[in-house]
Amino acid sequence: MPDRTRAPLAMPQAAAQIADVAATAGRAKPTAVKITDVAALAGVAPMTVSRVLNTPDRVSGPTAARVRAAIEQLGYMPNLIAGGLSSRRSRMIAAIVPTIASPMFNAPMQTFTDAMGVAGYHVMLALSGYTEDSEDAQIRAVLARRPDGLLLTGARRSPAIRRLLHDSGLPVVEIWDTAPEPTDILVGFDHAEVGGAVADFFVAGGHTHFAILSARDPRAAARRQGFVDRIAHHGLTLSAERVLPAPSSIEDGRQGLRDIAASLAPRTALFGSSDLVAFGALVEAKLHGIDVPGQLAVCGFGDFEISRGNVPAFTTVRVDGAEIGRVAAEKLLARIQGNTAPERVLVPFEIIARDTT
Amino acid sequence: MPDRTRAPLAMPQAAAQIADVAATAGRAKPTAVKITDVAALAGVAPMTVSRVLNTPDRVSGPTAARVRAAIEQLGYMPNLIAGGLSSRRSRMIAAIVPTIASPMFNAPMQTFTDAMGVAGYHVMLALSGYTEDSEDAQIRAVLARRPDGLLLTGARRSPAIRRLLHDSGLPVVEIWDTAPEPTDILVGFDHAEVGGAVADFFVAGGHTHFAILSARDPRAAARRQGFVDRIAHHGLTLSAERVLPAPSSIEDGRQGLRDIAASLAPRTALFGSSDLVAFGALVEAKLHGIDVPGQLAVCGFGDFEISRGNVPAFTTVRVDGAEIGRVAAEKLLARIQGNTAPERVLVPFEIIARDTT
DNA sequence: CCGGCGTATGTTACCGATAACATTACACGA
DNA sequence: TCGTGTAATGTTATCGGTAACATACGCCGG
Repeated sequence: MPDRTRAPLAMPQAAAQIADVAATAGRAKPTAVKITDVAALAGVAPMTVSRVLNTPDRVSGPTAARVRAAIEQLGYMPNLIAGGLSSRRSRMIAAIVPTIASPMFNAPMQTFTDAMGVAGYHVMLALSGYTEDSEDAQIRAVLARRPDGLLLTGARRSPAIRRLLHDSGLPVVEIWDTAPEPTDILVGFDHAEVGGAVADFFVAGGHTHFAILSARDPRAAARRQGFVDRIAHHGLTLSAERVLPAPSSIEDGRQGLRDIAASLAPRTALFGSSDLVAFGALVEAKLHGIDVPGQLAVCGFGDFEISRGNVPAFTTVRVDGAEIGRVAAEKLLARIQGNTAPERVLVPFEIIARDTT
Repeated sequence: MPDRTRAPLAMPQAAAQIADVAATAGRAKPTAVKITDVAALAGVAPMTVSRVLNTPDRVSGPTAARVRAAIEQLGYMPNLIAGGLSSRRSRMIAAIVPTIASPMFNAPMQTFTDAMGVAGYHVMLALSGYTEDSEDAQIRAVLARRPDGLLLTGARRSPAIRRLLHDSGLPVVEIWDTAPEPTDILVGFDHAEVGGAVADFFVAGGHTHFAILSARDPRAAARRQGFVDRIAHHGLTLSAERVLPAPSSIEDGRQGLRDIAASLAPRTALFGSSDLVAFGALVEAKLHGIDVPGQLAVCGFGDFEISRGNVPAFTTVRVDGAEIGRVAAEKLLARIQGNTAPERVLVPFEIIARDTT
């Protein structure tokens, strides 16, 4: 192995600069203004330019002004990839959600992205669908980008992934669900409790017959289980049930109600796993001449726009998805910047009684 | 603080390696396995590891196997930030949309993100709201991350931004609108034509009185203008109109109908700027005892789930947002990878006549 | 008038990968 | 036998910033 160690230092300063200019001219894009160009124009060292951009209070007024003028004149735009490599902070968050084509997840994503943007972070979006394997793969893939933090949906992770996340020491916030031992930060609520609360609500309304239309996804399943358990606790049982695909649609709700319509008791309380499902059930109930809420009481989940915009406005469970996104951003930022401990924030949910119960 | 005063270049090779190991242990995260670690374990040069990952066909079978085993054993995960800096390809796309809290934009975003993911690209999401200034700022901010491509919504850009984008040579795809001179690639449709087509559709149905509820956003405004112009072309005029906030909601549609209900002609054709608005109008019409479609014909825009899930299912303009996202991804990838020319893809729209016209 | 200290700025050595070029090993035809 | 082309692998020099350390300078009290 030849000893070339000293080669770079052997080059005279001027020659190095010429080589540098040639390389820039020959290969890079024309508009590739870099920090050295700004520094040269302003008559300062590159580090000073970096300071003007990142820690302005460590630079004197006049110098900062000259640098800013140079930045302006050249249209300089810092390269965050280079900065990220050097500083080991990418100023980027990866978010993995099942889908954004549902108010369930696009509300928190919207506020999360906004709040992160204000703090100077960008959000990288990955969609996992509803399979755990896909989520695992997405997590591994985004980690290669060295995000400063991670937003995940739900709180059920495979042990391998939990270990990976734990070892990496990356701040993680899990939203929209809860678990006894979250990976790191958690901002969510207990879906089984939601189901239980809806059951109590129905029972308090004098109901004795229950039905449920529930999507085939882990959180909807938890709500269903909570509902069924609480009914059992009251000494009652489910009289009709249908499992729907995830994510489920209005049409799924309609189909679900059609399927169970024949077997409906004279007075039944129906819990839908989302407001879309509940709306579908309401639409179909009307077609079947089923009186709501006389013969059929309906409660949805999510407090989507449609639940209060529809006539009849329907009862639903309100969870403030936007708030979850905001809080998730806030807690994650705190964890990234300071050294706060893992935290488990339970956001409230609330049954909004409207005209269908 | 460790003593780092001795210049690494003065050190003998072995000593330098020891120092390097020490530095890694002392400063970086425990799991910071890098390409040199893998190379050392596999007994090859780092470049060979890089080839195994990026151009496997340039590495012999046995060597590749050894490298893969080392990667597996160490749990190596390449650092795409470093790779991006070196190769000047970030394998990342920035997407700027007004909001994802609407099927209008989350449908294309979903398919775009999926398609990009398959091709090994991640999507960075930025939300611009409905103001041009905000979009400009977002564009400048994301460019600092050196994305390999850009997805923008709409086709109206300030001259400064157009110049910036053009000079940067970055592949750009604009979706969901059209313009005579798009920035680069465009995948969209003509909103004025949509408005015109809806007007023609109504006129063909024998309508002579028209109303419109339209959101205060550039594309909704274009649809409105197309509608109004075509009506005028038929020698007719708008008899009622309401401008709604953007993005507009079911409640906005209800409020809009309430506002114009009094001034409605015996038989009026109403164009809503989205299906949410149209749905709101339908809900309110029923409350007012207005017969649909007898007294009031309604056409929405977007073919959201609710337009066919509702009873009555309502007439709307179908635009395949998912398809726009897919095509945008495909064209953008082609432009990034090959040298295809700018392209302007107009996707079809279609009036879906249902039970409200 | 000098030592010491804080502020503003400069210098150096990386961050972790890859492009471009260099080298080695071998097969094969003249 | 030997040049020569090709496949496989190694070496070097960055990519464009920033952390950490070094230095220059002015100001203060003793």
